[in-house]
Amino acid sequence: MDTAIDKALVILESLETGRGNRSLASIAAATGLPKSTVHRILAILERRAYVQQDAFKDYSLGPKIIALGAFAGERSPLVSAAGPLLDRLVRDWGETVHLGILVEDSLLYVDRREPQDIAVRLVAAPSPLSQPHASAGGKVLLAFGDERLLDTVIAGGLTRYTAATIVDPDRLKAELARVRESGYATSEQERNEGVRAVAVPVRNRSGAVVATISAAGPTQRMTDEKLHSLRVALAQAAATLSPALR
Amino acid sequence: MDTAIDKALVILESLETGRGNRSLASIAAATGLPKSTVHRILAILERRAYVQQDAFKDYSLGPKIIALGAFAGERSPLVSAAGPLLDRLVRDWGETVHLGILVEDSLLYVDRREPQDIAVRLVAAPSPLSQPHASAGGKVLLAFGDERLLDTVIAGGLTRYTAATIVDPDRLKAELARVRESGYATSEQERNEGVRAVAVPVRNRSGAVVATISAAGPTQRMTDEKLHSLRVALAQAAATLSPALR
DNA sequence: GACCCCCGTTCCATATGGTGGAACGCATTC
DNA sequence: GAATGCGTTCCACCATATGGAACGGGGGTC
Repeated sequence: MDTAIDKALVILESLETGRGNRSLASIAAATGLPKSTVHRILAILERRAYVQQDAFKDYSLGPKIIALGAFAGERSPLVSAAGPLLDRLVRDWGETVHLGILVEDSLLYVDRREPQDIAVRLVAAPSPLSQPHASAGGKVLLAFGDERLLDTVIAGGLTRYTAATIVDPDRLKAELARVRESGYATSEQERNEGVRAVAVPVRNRSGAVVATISAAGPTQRMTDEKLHSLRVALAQAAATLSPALR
Repeated sequence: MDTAIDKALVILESLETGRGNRSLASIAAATGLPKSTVHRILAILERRAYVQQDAFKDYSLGPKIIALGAFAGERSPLVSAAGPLLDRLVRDWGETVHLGILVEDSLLYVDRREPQDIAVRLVAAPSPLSQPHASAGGKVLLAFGDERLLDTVIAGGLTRYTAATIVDPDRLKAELARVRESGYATSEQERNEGVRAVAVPVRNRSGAVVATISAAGPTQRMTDEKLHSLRVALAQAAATLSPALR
C-alpha cells in the first residue's frame, strides 16, 4: 500500500467486511491508517457517493458502488447468468449460497445470496477476499486450478482459521486429490466454527473450471443428507451455467 | 476534480458508460486526463482487481467492483428487496427495468435488469448518473421531492438530450404537477430518441418517496396499452416494496 | 515491403497534493 | 466534574503524483 488511491481502496474494502456500519475510528484501526488521513479520504469518497454516513456518523458503502457493481455484474456473463440460479438455490434450500472466483491466489466471492426468512444464518459475513485453502469453494478452485497456484498458496502460508483448518501442505494435497476425484469439496468448520459447506466447480464451455458455487450453513442444519442433496443441486446449477460461459 | 483519488473514481466511472471495453486512449479522451496519468492509475486499479484488461488491452470493470457492489446492494434494504421484483417485471414484460434514486441533484440508477432473449433492446446503456428532468424516473423523483431540489436542478440548466426534451422551466413545472396528480411519469423520447418509458414512485413505510421504478423500451413496442399495463405492474411492485423500507 | 499512424509504455524534473502528529471541541460515561 | 473517546481542523514538510515528451512496435495502407 503506497499511493493515495491504494489507501482509498483499502478503506472501501474495510467497509465491506462485517455487517454493521463503521465509525471513523474503527476504520482507522482496521486499516492501520491515521485518523486524519482516513477522514480526508472518506470525505472525498462521500462527495462522490461511494460512501455514505448514517445518522450517527458511521460509514457504509454508498449508492455509487452499488450502481457500479450492478452494471459490471450485468456485463459479466458469469455473474449475470448465475444470478437467477443462485436465487433459486437459496429459495429451494434456505441456505446461503456463494459464487466465487480466483483472483491472483485469493478466493473472491463475486456474489452471495442469503435467505431472508430464516433467523439463524451465517453470523459473520465472510470476508469477500480470503485464502482458498479453508473454504469449500477455495478447495474446488485449488483442486482444479493450476499446479503452480497451489505452490504459491502453500508458500504464502496456510492460515489457521479454526481448529479444523487444514494447515499441513501434505494433508491439503491429499484433500485436493480427493476433491478432484469426487468432483466436489466440503468444509467441515474449517473456515468458520460451526459452519459446514459444499462446493462444486463451474466449468466454461471448453471444460475449464472458472468459478465455484457453494452453499454454507450451521452444522445443526447441514446434516449429511442435506449436504448430499445440496451437492447435487449445486452441480445441476453449475451444469446449467456452463453453456453461457466462454 | 483534484485529488488522485478523484481521478481514479472518474476513470472507474468512465468504464461504466458504454457497452464495450475501453482502450487506454479512449479513457484518456473521455476523462480529459493525460494518457500517462490514466495509465498509471489503471495500473494501480488493476493490481487490486478493480479493473481488468482483456486479451487486447482494453479495460473493463473488474471482479472486485462486482463483489463490492453485490455486498453493498445486499445490505441496502431497497436494492435487495427490489431485486426479485425487477426480475419478475423483466420476465413478465420483456422490457428493461430500472431502479433509481436521487443522489445530490442527479438521478442514479442503482440497479437495472434487461431481457436477455430479445434482440431489440436499448442500444445505449443509460449513463447511470444523469440529469433527472428528461427521464421518467427522474421526473417522478423531482415531482415528489423537495421543492428546493427542483430549483437547484433548474438553476443548473436543463440539458437538451433530444428534440422532445423539456428544457423550459415552466413547462417542466407543469409536467411535474401532472406527475404529482397522476402518480406516475412518462418519457416520450425525451432522454433517448426512440425510447418511451414509464416510472412510478417507491414509497417507504412512512409514505416518503425514496426511489423510482421505471420501464423503458423502443417506441414501436411500447404502445399506449402496454405503457398503461406496465404502469399498473410497476405500481404493484412499488407497493410490494414499501413495507420493507424504513 | 516500406511507410505511417496510433497506441501503450517508460522516463524524469517539477511542484502540487498528500501526509499525519497535534490540538480542539463536543458527547457520553463514570 | 473529570475523564474518555470521538470527529474534526490545522499546517509545515516532503513524498508522491504529475504530464509532456520520447520510445517502440503492431497493424493498416498503398
